[in-house]
This record gives sequence, C-alpha cells and structure tokens, in this order.
Amino acid sequence: MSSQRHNELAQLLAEGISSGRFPVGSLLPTEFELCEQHGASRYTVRKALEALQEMGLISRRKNVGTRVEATRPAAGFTQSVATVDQLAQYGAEHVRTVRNVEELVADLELAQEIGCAGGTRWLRISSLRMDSGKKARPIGWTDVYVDAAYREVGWLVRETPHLLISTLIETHFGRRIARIRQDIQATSLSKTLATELRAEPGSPALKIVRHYLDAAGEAFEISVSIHPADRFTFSTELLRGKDPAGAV
Amino acid sequence: MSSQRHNELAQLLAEGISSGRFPVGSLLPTEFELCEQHGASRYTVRKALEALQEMGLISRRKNVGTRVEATRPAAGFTQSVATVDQLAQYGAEHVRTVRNVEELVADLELAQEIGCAGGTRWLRISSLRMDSGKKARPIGWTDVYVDAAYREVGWLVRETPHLLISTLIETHFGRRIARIRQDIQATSLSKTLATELRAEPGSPALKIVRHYLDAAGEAFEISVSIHPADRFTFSTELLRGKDPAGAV
DNA sequence: CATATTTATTTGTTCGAACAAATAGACTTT
DNA sequence: AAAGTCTATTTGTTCGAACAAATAAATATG
Repeated sequence: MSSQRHNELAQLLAEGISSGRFPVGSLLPTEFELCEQHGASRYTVRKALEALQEMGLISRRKNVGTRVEATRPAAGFTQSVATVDQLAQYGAEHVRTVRNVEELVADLELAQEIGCAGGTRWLRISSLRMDSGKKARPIGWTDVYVDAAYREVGWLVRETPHLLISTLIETHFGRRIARIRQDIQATSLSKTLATELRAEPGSPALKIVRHYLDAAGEAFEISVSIHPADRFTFSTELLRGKDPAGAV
Repeated sequence: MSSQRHNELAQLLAEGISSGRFPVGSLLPTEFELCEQHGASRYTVRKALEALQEMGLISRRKNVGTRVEATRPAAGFTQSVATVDQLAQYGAEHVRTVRNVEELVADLELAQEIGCAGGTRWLRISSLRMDSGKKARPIGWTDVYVDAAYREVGWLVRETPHLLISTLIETHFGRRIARIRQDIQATSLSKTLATELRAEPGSPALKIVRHYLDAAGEAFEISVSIHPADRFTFSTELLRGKDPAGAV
C-alpha cells in the first residue's frame, strides 16, 4: 500500500525527528546527502520532505537547509459548511411541518435548556421534520426560539416549509449570522415527543442545540432539535488545511 | 511571484472550471493532452492538477481521468480545529486507560458498525477516558480500530496514555491524516459497557464514530466512542468565513 | 449468456539531468 | 570598519523518459 519509496523515507525521517535523533532546531541532511544515504532520487527525497513540511515538522530555506520545527504534527483541520442548510443537514428532501407557534417568556427551566437569560421573550416555533415523501415517520422535532422582535416569522414560516428559519431572518430582517454554536447531546424521548415522533418513549435520541449569534455575540435564534437515534446521524467531515505560511 | 508555469496553469484551469467551460461532472483533458495544449511537461501539468485537487475542485482516477467536482473551493461557515486532540475535545486533563488490546477480523456486524469492508484485519484498542483526577466516573469508552499493519501501536499506546493514537500513527508510520469523517448518533448503553462506565444499562449515550482517512481516502484508523448522556456534550463553533470569491 | 481474460488508457511513482533563485559566507573595495 | 561584490551551497522549478497500478472496455472462454 504505502510502501512507496517516498512514503518509507518520510516515515523514517519522521521517526528520526520524533525520537530526537534530529532535534528541533537542527538541520536535516541536505537533499543530495539524503539521496546518497538512502539511494533514492532527488524527486523521491523531495516528495518525502514535502510530506513532512505539510505536517509542519520541518521548514526549508535556500542555502540554509531543512530545519526541524516540531516533533509531531500540529496542523489544523477545518470543517467547511457552505450553507446553513448544509450545517443542519437538511436537504431539499426534508420539509418542515409546523405544529405550534407560541410566544413565551423563558422560565428557569427553559433558560437552563437553551442557555439564555431568564425572563427573555421568545417566539417558539415547533415543527416536525419530514422526509419529504411519504408515510415514513418524521426524522425529528425542532423547537426554534426566535427573538420576540421577529414574531412575524411566525407567519412566513408556514408559507415556506422548505426554508430554514435562520435564512428567513437573514433575508427579511438583515440580521446576519456571524457565528453558530452547536451542542450535541444524547437524551431520551419524553412521552409527548415520543407520540409526536411515533417512537418509543424513553428511547435514545440525539439532541442538537444551536445558537445563532450576530457579530456582537448576541443569540437571536436558538434551535433545539430532537432526533430518534435510528433516524438521524450527524455527519461531519474535517479536512486538513495547508497553511504553508509557516508554523505557530 | 506565482508566475511559475504550474501556477499559471492551475489558475487557468481553475478559471475554466468556475466559468463553466469545464462543467462539474465532466472530465478535464488527460495529462498528456494538457501537456500538448500548453506546451508544458507532465511534471508541470501534474503539479498544477495537484493544486486543484487540494482545493477540492477535481478528483482523479486511473483510467478514468480528472473529474471536475466543484466550481470553487468550499467556503461559508468553517469550524477550525487546530489539533486532533481538540477535535476529540480531550484536553490534557483527560487520560486514557487501556483495558484491552486485541487483533481481529471484521465480521459483518463490525463492518456494519464501523463502516469498513468485511474480512479486513484490525487491531482493536479498547480504553476508558478518565477525567484525569479522581474518583469521578469515566466520561467515555473508546474502541480504536487500527489497520493491522500498525499492530505495534498496541505497545506504544500503553506507554503514552496522553497521546492520541492517530498522532502515534502519524509520527511513527508517517501515514498522514488528510481527512476525518465523524458521525454522531444516539444509542443506548449495552450491559457490558454500562458496568465499565458505571452507568445505567439502557440509558442514552452519545456514539461518535470517526474515520481517519489518508489522502487516497483509505481509512487506516477508525474510532468508536461512547459517552453517557449526562457526562459529555459535543460542542462545535462555526464561524462565517470571508470568501471574497463571491457569495452563496 | 455469463464469466474470465486480455488490452488499452490514464493516473501514479521513480529516475536522471539541468538550470533558476535565494542567500550565507568569503572576499574586495572604499 | 563599512559597504558592496562575488561565490559556493542549497532549495526550487522544469524537462524528458520509463515503468507500475488501476480499471473500463473489449475480447475470449466456458
């Protein structure tokens, strides 16, 4: 599999670095020396060094050489989400069915659950997430708490069952999401929710709480989603970033 | 600055892609064709394609060619994780206690659970995650499946209870993580796990499955973590990126 | 007709060679 | 001694060539 020459070499060197044979701050042998020492072409040597460089283990400068920077990779991974829909993992095939819209004041229990100040006013929009088609059971229940100033979305929301509420607020009120905080927990289904979702009471479920924050850090929308365990998986893909600009 | 041949070529091709001249899903000219068309060596062409590949604009397969995957590099909201530790949300205050190391062949059930091919060989390292201090109950159980080729980590792992196994593999074997896929589900605790974790059997728990993939997309490590609902919340913060390339 | 087998195509890996660009260190000049 | 110049060294870029590995498509085989 990975027994290509440059992979082997990279591994060898990485080992030498982590073992301390090539201490941080010291210089590795030059490319040509490495060629001789390992009987490899310069291409192979360079490809191996390239890998170490991407891991952030070494840096290189002309007429200086290859300097050891770290004993182990500390590179960054990033998740990239193009749209908020994508974050919520609701595609066009998922539709919202609004079950209840209600204005309320956060008591202590609610404040605790969604992490807001007690006594604040919210519009709560409760809805089922359906797998657009058919008779299938819903994939989740969502309570969206919207800053009471935007109570008009309570109307809009029924007309556009495929749009996310956060999108509605962004487009209709111009309040731009700057940051989203997302907490994922396991929980078990309450009796009332279980009947709505046609699932077993007490069975395990995924609970996702999202805070939509503006640039000032104020949460103007908070959503709480409950998904029965067998109907929803939250998937994330993290990619390693380049950052050739040099190390931290 | 970037007037190297391969940089120019990369830019040219990226432009062709975003303009629609090379639509998503279509195939780019073959390497040799690009050589002729642009009077460049194959090395130069490949280096340009490499760059596009890292941007996620293209994918490549032998005897198929170079397929256009996206018109522009993904942007929008990004989560940034500096280290793999951070992703796992294990800080220095969390320590691993290895409970079992075992080599096994994936049967259908396991293949299903961790999403690998049936019949593949793995080394399974089972451990408890402790809140470094004290008498507190463990925060989770982790089964790490490592490509059987790296069975030696079975030893290393006991000597360095604070290092993540993925880090061990990167430094000792030079196999670089390019991508991490993470699936989060709700589940309920089995009897055996419940006793290990000193929790109620059948109580809800968070199950996190991570695939550590190399550049070729092959998973060389898979971890399955189980956290009792009340002891662990998975938190994520997404920031809106700039993306001057134009909006969504 | 279904199943191996072969073949052609395309990307992946490796080599050897040459010149370019940067720069540390030695050398020269003022 | 300070400033500029040269030079040797080291990484960076580019070329040309050859073979390996994967695999889609064509062909042969049962």
